[in-house]
Amino acid sequence: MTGAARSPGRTGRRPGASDTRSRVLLAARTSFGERGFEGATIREIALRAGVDPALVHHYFGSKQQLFVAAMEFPFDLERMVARLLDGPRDELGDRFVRFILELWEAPANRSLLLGVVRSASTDPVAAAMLRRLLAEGPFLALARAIDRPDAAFRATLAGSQLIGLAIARYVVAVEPLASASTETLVHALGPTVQRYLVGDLADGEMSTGAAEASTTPT
Amino acid sequence: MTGAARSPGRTGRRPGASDTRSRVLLAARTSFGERGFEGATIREIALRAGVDPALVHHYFGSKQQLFVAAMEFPFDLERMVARLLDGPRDELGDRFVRFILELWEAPANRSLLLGVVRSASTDPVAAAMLRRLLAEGPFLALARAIDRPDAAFRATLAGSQLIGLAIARYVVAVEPLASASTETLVHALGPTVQRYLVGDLADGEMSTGAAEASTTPT
DNA sequence: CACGGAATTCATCGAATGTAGAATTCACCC
DNA sequence: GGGTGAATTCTACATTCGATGAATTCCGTG
Repeated sequence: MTGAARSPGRTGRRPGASDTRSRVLLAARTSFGERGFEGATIREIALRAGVDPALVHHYFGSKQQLFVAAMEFPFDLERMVARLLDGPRDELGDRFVRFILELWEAPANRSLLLGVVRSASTDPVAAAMLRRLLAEGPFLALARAIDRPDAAFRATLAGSQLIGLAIARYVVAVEPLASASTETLVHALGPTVQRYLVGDLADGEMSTGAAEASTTPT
Repeated sequence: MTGAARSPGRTGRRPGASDTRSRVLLAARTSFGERGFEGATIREIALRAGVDPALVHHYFGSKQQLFVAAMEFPFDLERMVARLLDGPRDELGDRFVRFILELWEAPANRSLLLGVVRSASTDPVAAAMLRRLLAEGPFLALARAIDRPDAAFRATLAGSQLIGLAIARYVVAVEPLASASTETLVHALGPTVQRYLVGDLADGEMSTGAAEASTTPT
């Protein structure tokens, strides 16, 4: 509905350089972010980009391929993990939460992240993306860098809290939480993530082997 | 695809009593749980129930109304909150996590909960359901029963962690976490929920007013 | 300037979906 | 035992969606 009513109606190639491909990608991110994979339609994306729907297919082949192309992560995750590890280890939880919140607050990333999270509930491809992100992405890298047992389990614990935060705050917009400040949330969630990553997972204090085997306990 | 190939094909009322309405509700829960609101189709639900699609409309009016009817909570939430509050207060986090996990593990509830969570990402009605559950439901009741400031904020914090757990474990099925035992998760998440509900939210120890005003801090 | 290839649109197809209306069969009440 | 209303199915309609193939216009290279 924001599309600039591109062409006068005639067919054929347009004169001058073409930024169409990136405009389609941007429009796709917006639509997928608002409605999820199934809810978004190629026609709406094309309208947003000011382009014929067939062009979308010409560039990307299918809706699924467009989704994959549009949801590709533009950030350098390894670099970011390194930066997170650089600093006092007992504030790592705070830094991680702040980092995730800053990712989401940036409008450029917002629709991309929303697109993946919204679609993951129903689309298998998106679900696999999210699964990989939580089980193999920066979460695992961080948990591995700290030398404590059960890195994989710890990574998914932290992931569960941060995904929950994203859903409650950005997808469903539950109210006291949705408009809380970044720092308030860092104070609230930081200790949780800290404990998941470096703390003792058995209740309170002990460091027993309730969760060992590096894979998972029964 | 499990439908019992109900009628021989003829039209008209069937002899004997009719459990059709409840069979449709069950089928609807299954479909909504598997595919979410948009992904589920009335035809598939009808097939599952061994019934003509038009009958679904006859009983429930529209797909949205069917969704609302199928996703109605069959448990007595107030009673459950009372039972959770009954017991040592410093184990409340553990009890709450165990309670939520037991809800999800029961196959009878599974598809209903999945239906709400899966659909909340894209359908506004389902999103409102989840929002109300997190902001006004048992989470708030629990946080209110404990006499600490910021009950509403605390409720949504606990909600974010438990929704995140549900998504990671049951929707996306992230692996070390998805097959962890209930008790392992209670040990891991209990202290978090405990702190969100009754602990000090400002980092570490202090009880400062970083989050006061009972509504939300900036 | 000729020409191959890329960019762009048009028209359209086939499938799926929610929904509505009419028709038929049965249960129940007077 | 007749009649009202509920239960059930059939048929069909209007939309919407993803996808395809052909046609048109332009760029870049020789």
